[in-house]
Formats: sequence, C-alpha cells, structure tokens
Amino acid sequence: MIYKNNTPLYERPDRSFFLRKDVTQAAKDLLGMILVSSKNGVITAGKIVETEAYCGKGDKACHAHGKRTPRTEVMYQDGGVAYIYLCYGIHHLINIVTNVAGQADAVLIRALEPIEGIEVMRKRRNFTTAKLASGPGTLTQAMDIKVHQTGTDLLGDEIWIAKSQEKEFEILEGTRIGVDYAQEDALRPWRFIIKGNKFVSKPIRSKKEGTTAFK
DNA sequence: TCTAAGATGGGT
DNA sequence: CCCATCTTAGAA
Repeated sequence: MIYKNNTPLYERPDRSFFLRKDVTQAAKDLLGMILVSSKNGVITAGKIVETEAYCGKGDKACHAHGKRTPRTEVMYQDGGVAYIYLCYGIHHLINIVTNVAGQADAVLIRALEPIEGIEVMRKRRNFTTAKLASGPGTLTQAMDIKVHQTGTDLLGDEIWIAKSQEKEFEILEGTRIGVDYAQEDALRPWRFIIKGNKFVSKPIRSKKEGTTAFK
C-alpha cells in the first residue's frame, strides 16, 4: 500500500469543498475520499464507500429539521466540522457538516474500506470476524471516534478528510436506512455507495419492502 | 421531572 | 427475532 504517513493521507481539500450548497452532491463527492483519525499518534484511515445525505431544510429525516437544539448546533456552523452523536445509547455516528453557516446539512459516513492502521482497528473491534468498518456504528469503533469529538474541525489534525486517490467508479443510489419515521422523505434516494465495493454495509431493517434497492 | 424513541449491531 | 444502552427532545 502506498498510503503512508506524509503521503496521500495528508492531502486535504480546502474549506470551500465543504461549503457546497448541494448536500447530495457532497455525499457523492465524499465517496472515494479518505476519512482519517489520529489518536495519540496512531493513525487509522479508510476509503469512504457509503454515505447518506441529510438536509436541514425540507427533510424530515434530518436531526436539524424544523428545530435548532444543543445537539444539532454544530450542523448550523460552516461546513467542514464533524457532527457526532450517540445512537441507541451505544453507537457513535459521524457526519460531515456541509453548506454555509445557517444551513444545517450533513453527510453520514456509513462504511469504510480500511486502508491504514488495520491491526489497530481489529483490536478496537475486539478481533471480530466481521468487516471492520462496514456500518456507521462500527467504523467509529474502529477509528475510536466518540461523541465528545462533535464539532471537531475536519481541517485539523484529529479527524480529517483526505483527497480521493481514484475516481474510477460508478455510484449507485438507494433510500436511507432506518428513517421510516420521516414519511415521504424516507423515499428520497439519498444513500450512495460505490458500485461493486465489498465493504458497504448490509441493507438492513427496511420496514417497507423493497425500498433499499439500489439503482 | 418524566418518558418514549432512536440515522445500530451482534447474537440466537 | 431480540435486546443492550443512554442521550435527547418534548411533554407534563
């Protein structure tokens, strides 16, 4: 692997990348890019292979929809920070905040293809035989990302996004996971994966038949 | 204060 | 199928 310290993992996009207005385009552009975490000098990183877009305006699935609370406050900042929250009391989920201040958009990172620090990830995942980072809750466990890091600047040196090394892939879209409560907005095709990648999460728990099919 | 529900994952 | 686990938001 050519991914070593001081090489591609440190080539970051600038702030403007995160300020874009179209969160679905941001979710697609994040595919193929690298999420990196540094804990006590230990680097773990993975290629983003699955994302979901959440829009503060007009999307009932978004935590910031129709309200502004302490938890979602970071979503209202300028893009390029992390929105991390605890799900089901157990799982730490990380989002990339996008758009300009006041527009509460974010992209949920749902799966990674591990590329750096794999042995560390394996240990943090208790030597599971399952994939190390194929799910929003498992990838944060593998990278040791926790809710207290919400608001972290993604242009800093704790958690960051590195530029894509290859863009030669097709993108498939489908409906988002676990958002049936959002009624008609649950039908939006705002989940994106890299076609053919083996590290995407399993299409799980769709109460409505057939809604997770990709095309 | 109280409580229901949740952008999940792993085991049976 | 079942359940762990706890914060958050909204109600009382």
